[in-house]
Order: sequence, then C-alpha cells, then structure tokens
Amino acid sequence: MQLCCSAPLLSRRTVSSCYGDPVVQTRNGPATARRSERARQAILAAALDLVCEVGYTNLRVEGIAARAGVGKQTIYRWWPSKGAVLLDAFLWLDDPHQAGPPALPDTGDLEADLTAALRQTVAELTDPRRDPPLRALTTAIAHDPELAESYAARVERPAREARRDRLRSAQRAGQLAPDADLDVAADMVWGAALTRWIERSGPLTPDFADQVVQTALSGLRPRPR
Amino acid sequence: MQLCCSAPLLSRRTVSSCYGDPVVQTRNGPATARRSERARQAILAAALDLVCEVGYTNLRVEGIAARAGVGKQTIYRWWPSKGAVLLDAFLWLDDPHQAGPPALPDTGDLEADLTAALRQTVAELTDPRRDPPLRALTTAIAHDPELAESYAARVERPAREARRDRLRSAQRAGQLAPDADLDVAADMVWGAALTRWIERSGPLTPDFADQVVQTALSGLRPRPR
Amino acid sequence: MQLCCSAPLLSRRTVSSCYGDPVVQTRNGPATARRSERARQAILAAALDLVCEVGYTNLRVEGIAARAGVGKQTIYRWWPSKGAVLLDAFLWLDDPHQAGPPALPDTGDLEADLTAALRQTVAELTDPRRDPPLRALTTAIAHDPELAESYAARVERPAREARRDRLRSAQRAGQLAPDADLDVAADMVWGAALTRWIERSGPLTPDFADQVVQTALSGLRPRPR
Amino acid sequence: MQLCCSAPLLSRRTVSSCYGDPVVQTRNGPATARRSERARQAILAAALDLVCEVGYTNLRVEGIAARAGVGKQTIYRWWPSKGAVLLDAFLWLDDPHQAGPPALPDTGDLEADLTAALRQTVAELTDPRRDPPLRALTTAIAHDPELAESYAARVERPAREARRDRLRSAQRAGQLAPDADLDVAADMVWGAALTRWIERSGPLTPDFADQVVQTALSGLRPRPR
DNA sequence: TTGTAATCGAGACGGTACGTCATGTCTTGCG
DNA sequence: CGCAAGACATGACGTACCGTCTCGATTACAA
Repeated sequence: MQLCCSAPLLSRRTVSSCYGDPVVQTRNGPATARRSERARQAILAAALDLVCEVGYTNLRVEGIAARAGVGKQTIYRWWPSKGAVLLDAFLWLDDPHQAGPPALPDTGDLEADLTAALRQTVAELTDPRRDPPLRALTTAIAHDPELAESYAARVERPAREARRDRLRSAQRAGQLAPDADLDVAADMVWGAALTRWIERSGPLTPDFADQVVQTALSGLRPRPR
Repeated sequence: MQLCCSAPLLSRRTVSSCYGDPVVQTRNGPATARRSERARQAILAAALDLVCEVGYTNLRVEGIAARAGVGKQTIYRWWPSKGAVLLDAFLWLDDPHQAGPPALPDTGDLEADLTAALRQTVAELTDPRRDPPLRALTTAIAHDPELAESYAARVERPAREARRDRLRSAQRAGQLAPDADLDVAADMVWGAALTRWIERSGPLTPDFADQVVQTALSGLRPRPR
Repeated sequence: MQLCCSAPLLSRRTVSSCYGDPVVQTRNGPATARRSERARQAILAAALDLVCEVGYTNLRVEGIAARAGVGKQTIYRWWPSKGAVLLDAFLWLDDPHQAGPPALPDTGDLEADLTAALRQTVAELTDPRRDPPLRALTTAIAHDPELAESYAARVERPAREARRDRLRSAQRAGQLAPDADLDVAADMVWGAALTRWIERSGPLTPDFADQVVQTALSGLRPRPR
Repeated sequence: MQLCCSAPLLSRRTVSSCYGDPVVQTRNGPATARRSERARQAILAAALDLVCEVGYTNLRVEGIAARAGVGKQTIYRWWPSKGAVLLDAFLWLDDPHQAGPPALPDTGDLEADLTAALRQTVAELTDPRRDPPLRALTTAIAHDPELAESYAARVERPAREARRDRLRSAQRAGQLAPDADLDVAADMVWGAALTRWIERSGPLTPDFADQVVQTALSGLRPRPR
C-alpha cells in the first residue's frame, strides 16, 4: 500500500520526519536529498482550497500544482492520484489539533457523551472547510479500491472503533441492553447523520443530533406508563 | 429540467410512447421521423452491462454507443450525461415489475412491515444488477446538481414519502411515540443500512435488517423488568 | 508504411481525393465522414510557417495545432510525427507546380542541361521557404528510419533517378565516357552543392553551380594543348 | 565561447591539466578540489557507448551520468549540452593517435595522395565507433549555432584547410588546372563521399573513393584519342 | 407514390486533462 | 570545495475522452 505519504494519525510532534517512500522508484544509493516539506504543505493546502472553490470534478492535478507553485511531477512522485492527495489533505486539517486516534468522551453519562460526539460529527460534516473534501473522498473511494482501503484504515475504522469502545463501556456499566449489537447501534446513530449528509435530505443540526441519540436510546415505541 | 427522457414512474402500460423532447434542438417542422425504441433499450441495457463490467469511472459514452450498436449522437440527443443515462437505466430495471410509486406494506403489524421493507431495501442494495449502477448514481449526483434533483425526484423522495406514510399510519395507530419525529426515525432505520452499504463496513443481510428494526423500535436501553 | 498521407507525387489533378487511411485504426463500417481538407491544408501551412519562424527543435505539434486552429489529435490521427507532417508540407509546397516525377531537361546540350538543373537545386536549397523545412527533414531522417524511408521514396530516389536518366542519355549520345559510373558522377556534382549547403562552408550561387558542372565534365587536370 | 572543455588538438601529452573553467559559476574561494579526470573520461566513454547503443535521440544526460557513475551536475558543470559532450568525446577518440592538426600526405603523386586521403575519410565514416557520434554531431549542429561554430573550428575547418593545402601544392606543381577553384574541387571530391554517407544512397567503399578521385581528375567527358 | 424532414450509425472534428518523461537547477551529506 | 545522489520547477509528450458537427442512409408521416 503506497497511497498516502503523510504519517497516519501519529502522536509524534515532528511530522516532518515521517515520510514514506516515493511512489515512483529511482535507482537506490545512499539517500541524500530529501523530500521538501514546503512543497508537501503547499500541495495539501492548495488541494483543500481548490476542492472548495471548484469542486472535485473540476479539481485538476495541474491546478493543484499551479496553485502550490510546484511541478506536476512532485505530486505524482508522492501520491498516486488526486484522491490520495485529498485524503492526506483532509487528515492534515486535524493534524495540529489531535495527535492521536480519536476517542469519544466517557463521563459515565451515555446520552450526554453520545450527543456530544454526534454533535461533533454533525459539526464536521457541515464545516465548509471539511464538507467538500470529505464529499469528494466519499465519491472517490467508490471507484478506487486502494484509496478506499487507505480511507477505511485512517478515517473510518478509527472512528468506528472509538464509537464501539464507548458503547462497550456503556454496556459493561449496564446502560445498554446486554444483547444489543454495538455495530448495529452505532450504524443507526451515525448512519442517520450520514444519510442526511449524503442525500441532503434534511437539516443537519445539533438538534437533530440530540433527537437521534435520544430516540436511539429510548426506542420508537410509546413509553409505557 | 430535461434530464431524463423516459417516463417517470407513470402507471401507463405503454412506456414506449412517453418520450420527452430531444435534448438538442433541431429546426422544427412537422414532426415526422420518431425516436427509435430499439436504440433506447439497447442504450439502457448497454449502460447497465458496462457499469457492472468496468465501473462508473471507466464507463464511456462511446463505450455505451459501441455496445449498443448506436451512434454517439443518438445518446447525446436524448440524455445530457452518462449519469442521466444510468438513472434511466436504473429505473428501467424495475419498469416491468412496478408501474407506480412505491408503497410500504401496511398490515397493521409495524415491526413486520418495516422488517419486510428494510429487507427489500437490503436485497436491492446487494443485488449485483443494482449495486453498481446505484453506487455510480450515488457518487454522480454529488457533483451534478441537475442529476441530483432528478434522482431525488424520481428515486429518493418517493421512497422517503412511502416510509413516512407508513410511519405516520403507525403513529396514528398508537404504535409509535406521539412525539417521535418520523424523518429522524426513517433516517435511523434506513440510514443504518445505507451506511453499511456505502462504507462496506459490515454484513448487509436480512438478519441485519431485523436487528435494526427491532432495536429502533425498542431502543438501546436495557428493558426494565 | 503509413508515414505520410498525402498522395506521393501523383499526376492526378484532384489531390483532395487521394487521402490515405488514418494512422490510428478504428472499427470499420461503411465509411461516411471524411477527412477535412481544410484542416489538412491549415496543418501543412502552419508547419511550414513555424519551422521557418522558430526552427525544427522548437517546432511543437501543439504549436502546429494551435496555429492551424486544429486539435492536437487531428494531427496525431493522420501523421505519426512532426517530421512526417513536415515532409508532407515540403512536398505540398510544389504540389501545384509539378504534378509528376521530376525530370531534368534534355536539350541535347549536356553541360547546359546539368547547369540548369544544378542551378535549380541551388535555388531551392537557398529558397527561404524551402531551406528550413528541408534542413529539418535532413536531420530528422537521421534518427527516424520510417521517416527516412518515406523521404527517400518520395524525394531522394525520384531526384536521383532523374539525374541518372539524363546522364544515361548523355552516355548513349557519346557525351560521357562510356565507362563512367553515373552514380558517382551524380554524387560528385550534387554532392558538391549539398556539402556546401550542409556545412555552410561557402557561397551557394548560380556561379558555383556553373563551376561544378564545368569542372566535373572537364576534370581537374590541366587541359593538354 | 565555452562549448568544449577539452584541450583542442594540442600536442601536449598531459591533457589532464588543460581544463577550461567550469561552465556554471560558483562562488570563488581558494581553489582546493580540482576537476576529476576520472569523471571526465568516464563521461566521454559513456557518451560514446550510449550514442552507439541507443542513438542520439535516446541519448540522455541522465543516462550518461548513470553509465559513468557520475552525478548529473558534474556533466552540466563542464558542458553546456549533450552535443558538446559528444563533440569532446568524438575528438577524444583520436586523442592518442594524432596530436596535431591533420595533414594530407604529399608524396608528389596527387592521385595517390587524394585517393589515400579519401579512403581514410571513407574508413572513418564507416567506422562503427565513429559513425554514430559523427552522425549525431551533424544533426546537432544544425540546431545549435554555438556547437556548430565549435565543430567547425575543431573538425571541419582543419580538415578543409588540409585538403586545400594539398591541392594548392598540386596546383603549384602544375598537376592541376591553373584556374581550378580549389574549394570547388575539394567539395566535389569529399562532397561525393559525404552525400553517400548522409543519404545512405550507395556503397561507401575504398573502390568508390578511387573512382571519385579518378573521375574528378580526368573529368566525365570521353577521353579524346 | 413521392416528398420531406428528423433520426439513425458512423466517425472526424476542436478541445481538455491526463500521467509520463526529459531538462537543467538546487540541495544535501560525504570525502 | 567537488562530488554522487536525487528532489525540484518547468514544460512537451502522445493518449484518452469529451461533446459537437457532418456525412449519407433510413424511416415514416403528409401531400
């Protein structure tokens, strides 16, 4: 797998030393000249800017290169496709803020924690800096298995596991039905938000997050009195 | 809006006579020669075949034309994009079977009806004839607003309304909490399936459908005894 | 051989109907749409203009296409390289004037005929419309065997044979030594001019042509008295 | 003029000390490290090998560097183009053998001397070590005026002058018509060979050399009896 | 029965973007 | 400092498709 070259969700401070190898091979000697950090950041920033400005279908590798003041080959040397650039760029958005795998809050109050987490998801999905690249990635992975695997490994599975961890903790605490399938539960809660986001079929607000969590916990049936 | 030229979900038997007007204008005289039904069906069939064989990104208008034994212009005359062809082709899959807007069963047993409906959705999502074109459409609409509107009008909104209708009926019958938001409820149930389908993050089986409906109705909290 | 698509030195008047087949093959049906004569002429004219303006090394297929108001693919469809375009363009220069294989004058006066022919060669070599493309071709064929064969067949061999024909006629008339090698003779006469042209090592004038022919006929040795 | 950095046709044995200055300027300090003779010879040898193996158009500076085990910059530091490398390499071929400007033999027998000289030229033109680089140079100078001047100064003019010297000597000895133009004479003799070489239009053999010289001296007209 | 006009299969056209390759410069340690 | 290594910015390459346009041939009403 050689899709993305940034360090995947590391906790190290010095990202600048975590490069992968070039996508295209050259004759090997004692490596001397190194990858340009300036170029890498300019490319990621340009990709984010452009996907917001012109959309994914109008996003061109040439355009990224031009905006970044970089040669096209410098992009193709390190990424196999514009989708891979975008994945790195998307993760790079959070690079400074979080330096480790995500985790849901665990205050002991399940409803509050889930609500906070889903509100966070909703906020990210509607963040104008994150919506366009994420939407682009969502469609790109549908047709690029390698990118899909990379996206799953670096974005999807970590999020999914964080959710399951929190739900398992709640189940242990007796706050969840002992026979509940945690994956089904998570798919219902986050799937509701994801569906609205993908289909743009309804408002995606904090209120919506609250309702989903409350409904998922209590169920749709009328409360017995 | 002139995206798709097949008849949209009409109840008339003779679909072959419901053409719209050509997408490209020609000088108008007393209409004489008519659209070729043979060509239309060959195009739709070729589009379906090819999207399954080579995927959406490798689907070319030229390829559809060649496979259908048709000139490229015959496609561009009647559809504005390969996405629009695919939408017609996808709907054409169901043409013989259903000749009207979809409706969920309403036997009075809410859980049974929802389970049947979600099982049906799951079956369609995993049908090898439907999965590739639907996946293609799902990504195509992300970048083509006209196609998105057409898809919403002809696929999404009808389904969504059928679900809401059934839930409203249940709410009237006192089988649902009176304050439940029906859109939220539907998004939870169908969003769970849609998420698994999009993210390929888990098995998409009848069992899964059963679990989702049961969990949505009863909630995640432990049942009081 | 599919290098050049104009008719090679035909005597037919209607050159516009002598196209060859496209360089890239497509599936064959009953041919309908035809090659654009307008595009062909624009390309040849643009190639000639540009090679004079910017030189062969700076001649780009993109540049020809742009100058001709033509898509790049329209060039690649009909010619395999810029050298092949240039060969056609060079021959197209003479298209109206000569419609058959070249022939040297044969008035019976060998010295006068050779002098006229060599003056003609010298005039062409120094013609500012012909010098740049011919120089370009001369270097291009050094590294492109297919182009070289085409050039030999359409330019070089016809000229060479015309010269040999005239010399043979003279030999029959007793104006040439019976044991003279006609190829050696022609190489001496035209080689002298070609060398000056290639090496730019001396003036290339009608006078020079006169001297060469006179010297070749009489020899370098002092005339016995 | 900074085209070539080897010593031009010197008679000194120790070529290794005749370097010019680097083509690219660097900040000047007290010169310490000197040009590597090993690198220079490896580059010239690699250039010769490669131009024979892959041809001039496929000859890359990177390829020369790789074959020579040298950094690309080491080539660009000392030569302005691959043509300049090739010119040095071509001259370096003769470095050991001749250490001065070329001269034609002058035994007093003009025909024998010219024949020997032209046979020598023919032998060099057909030498598989010399043909490819020389052909490359011949085309390279057509588009690179600086290289052309250097080639003229170091290869062409010396040869041309040697020929004229020999012919002048013959003219003084009364073996040549007093009014013969020596440049025209030389162009006829060597032009015949050069033309065959460039156009590959006939055998280039010692026999051919003999015929050319004999014909040039005696002329084409039938010998009077 | 014959016009007449739109559609048909076919494919060349003017273009845009692709991903690769080559160029010549710049940067990084090593000797 | 010169050197080997190689990343860099630039830009041309030839290919693949795009969506439009132009050909005859075919087709089906209207006169």
